[in-house]
Amino acid sequence: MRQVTIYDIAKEAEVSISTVSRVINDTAPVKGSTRAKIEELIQKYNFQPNAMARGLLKNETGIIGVIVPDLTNPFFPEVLAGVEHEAMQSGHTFLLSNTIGDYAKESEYLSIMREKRVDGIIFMGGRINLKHCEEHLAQELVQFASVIPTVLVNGGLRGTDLIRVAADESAGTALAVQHLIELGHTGIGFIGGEVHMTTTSIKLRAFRKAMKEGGLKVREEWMLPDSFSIDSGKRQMHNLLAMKKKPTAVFCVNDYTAIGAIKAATEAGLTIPDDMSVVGFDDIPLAHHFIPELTTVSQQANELGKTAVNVLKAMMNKEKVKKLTTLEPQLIVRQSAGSPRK
Amino acid sequence: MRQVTIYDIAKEAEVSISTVSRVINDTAPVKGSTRAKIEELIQKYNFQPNAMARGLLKNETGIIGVIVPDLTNPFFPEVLAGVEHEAMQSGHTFLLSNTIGDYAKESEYLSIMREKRVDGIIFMGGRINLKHCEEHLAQELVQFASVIPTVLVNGGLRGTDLIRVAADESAGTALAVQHLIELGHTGIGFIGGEVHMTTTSIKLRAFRKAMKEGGLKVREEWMLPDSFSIDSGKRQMHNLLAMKKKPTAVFCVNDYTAIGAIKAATEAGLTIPDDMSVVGFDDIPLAHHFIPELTTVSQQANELGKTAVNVLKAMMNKEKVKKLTTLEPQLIVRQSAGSPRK
DNA sequence: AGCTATACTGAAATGGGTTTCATGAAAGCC
DNA sequence: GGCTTTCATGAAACCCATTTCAGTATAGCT
Repeated sequence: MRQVTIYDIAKEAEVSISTVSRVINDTAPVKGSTRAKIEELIQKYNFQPNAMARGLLKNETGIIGVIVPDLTNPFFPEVLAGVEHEAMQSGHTFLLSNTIGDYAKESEYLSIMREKRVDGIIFMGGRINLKHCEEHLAQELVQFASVIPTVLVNGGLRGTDLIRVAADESAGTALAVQHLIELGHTGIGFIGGEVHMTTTSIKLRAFRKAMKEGGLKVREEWMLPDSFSIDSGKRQMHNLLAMKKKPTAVFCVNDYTAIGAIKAATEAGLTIPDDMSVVGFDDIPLAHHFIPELTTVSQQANELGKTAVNVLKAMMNKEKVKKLTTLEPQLIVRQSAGSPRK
Repeated sequence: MRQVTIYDIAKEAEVSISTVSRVINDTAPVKGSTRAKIEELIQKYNFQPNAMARGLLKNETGIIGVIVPDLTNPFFPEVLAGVEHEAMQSGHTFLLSNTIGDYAKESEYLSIMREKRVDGIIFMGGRINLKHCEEHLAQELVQFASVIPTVLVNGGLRGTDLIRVAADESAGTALAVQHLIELGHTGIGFIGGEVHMTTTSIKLRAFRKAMKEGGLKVREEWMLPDSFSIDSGKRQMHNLLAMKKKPTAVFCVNDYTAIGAIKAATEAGLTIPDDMSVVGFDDIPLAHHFIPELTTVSQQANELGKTAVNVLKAMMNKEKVKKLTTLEPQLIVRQSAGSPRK
């Protein structure tokens, strides 16, 4: 029942636990015959040192806490793959929390991770403007970060200066809008995104700026934030198509909403991209398999994850790190955006 | 730097650590004024008991290890969501490992989880027929399961009798094939799946059986296992379409391969489902947003995850559990399968 | 032969909690 | 008022490893 301990091994090998520990960690010379005997016993009982005992003493767990808002949105598994790959290199594993954007869960998980004494935290899905919640969470995170190395991925918390790793979503948005403008669109809508999330507010602002720079007017009734789900994309495209004056193109905050928007437009009998151009964001794996293939903006999800871990590791080693590490997004031109019909 | 401990609190409150512990866990009466003072200090320093220290003594971590083969396949995040929801109820968190079907990684993660003393393991993605690998892994898992409660989700390991929770993939496959037969198809192909994975062999067998029962002949050149990716679906549909005699419908091992197959068929100028019917498996969230909407088989991913955790919890409480818990899959009829053109 | 450097090993402290046992004080009971 | 509970608390053992300190034995050197 009880797992084998270093004491059991020591007893059977007729040595002290110190010697066993030395064999395990190879921290000091041990006589060949003794070592052989101990190694044999370790093998025999399939002994694994208890990470809690070790961690207690060394004050580290080898665990990185990762908080993501929504695992069913393929963007996050991509980031996670990067995180895992990089974490593995240094023997770290990770504790995952899916918060579904629920503030209470974020808070709870933060607390659990403190209890578990994770070596570091990667926090994705920054929110903004949430009044009490934001303030409370921000305060909590700052307090937290003062004890445990923490890096925010894509989206900071206003009023804090936590370490961040982020794709330049603003530049990415500009890329997308410019592309639509170059294709000849003059009426462009904006679909999706929760307004209290950093990612949305960044894109909203960048969208307005890019429109202005392109000499186009933003029509407020075409600005349709909602959430990040496929359904929200569908819903808002539906709303858009019910208007008297419609845009010929939309920028969607992510690929999921873009898929939803395309779906709704198709159901309404429109042809993509001839009747309606749609550009997404994230370049999820599915984007180039969807019909039509999605024109979108890649923010190098995988790289984002890797970078976050590397920054975190640097922090754990008490190295100086930049406040903000930025990754450049890329426009991926495929089929869902084209020139408007004359 | 160092986090606040129970000793720090005890010292400042001028009581013993025992008393502080009693306040934290509410395990014995403590004088009101003392309790108040201690609680205040806990608040003040934001004290969190060290889970390692506690775990060491109580011999539990509150962590469930979860091993999945591929997080970027949306089926698994769905299962994971169920796992998380149920784990949360009892205050468990989980350590995640993405193995990409890599045997060495599975083995390594297993070892790490032992070291971390997870309270239980959920293992997804059983393989079969892998010669050395399988044997070694199976042996390892069995050994592992004798120490730490372990449940396999969807797919057992031959020669072992580990506890399992699984959708009846065999019945699900039959449902799909029967549906195609009822629609009037007589030539049906099989696409995707790695042959050494349990899930593939189950579906392969069930497919043959259902075909036979429907009075149809299985054409070996239309049996095209490959992998679980979108690309593999695309590739095999491509191969299929290059043949002189083609089926009018295909059964795909999962929705990803189905999407790939549809993509390839569409690119070849075929109309789905008139020229080619495709049915998938899993009913990933995207399935009813894809164009055309996917006819598929739901295996209740979320429920699968929840059930796995509940079985695991029962095992952790040393309750008797069934060797195999089965979930019934459902056929979801949408647009990608229809009657063949005359 | 005598001395030092090195190999090898064990005892004990340590990390941060939980829990049992013991004890003194206060409260309840007749 | 004396006895039994209950309340309230502290001391110490325990969980399982790592690491320091100290000590013995062997090897190497002059």
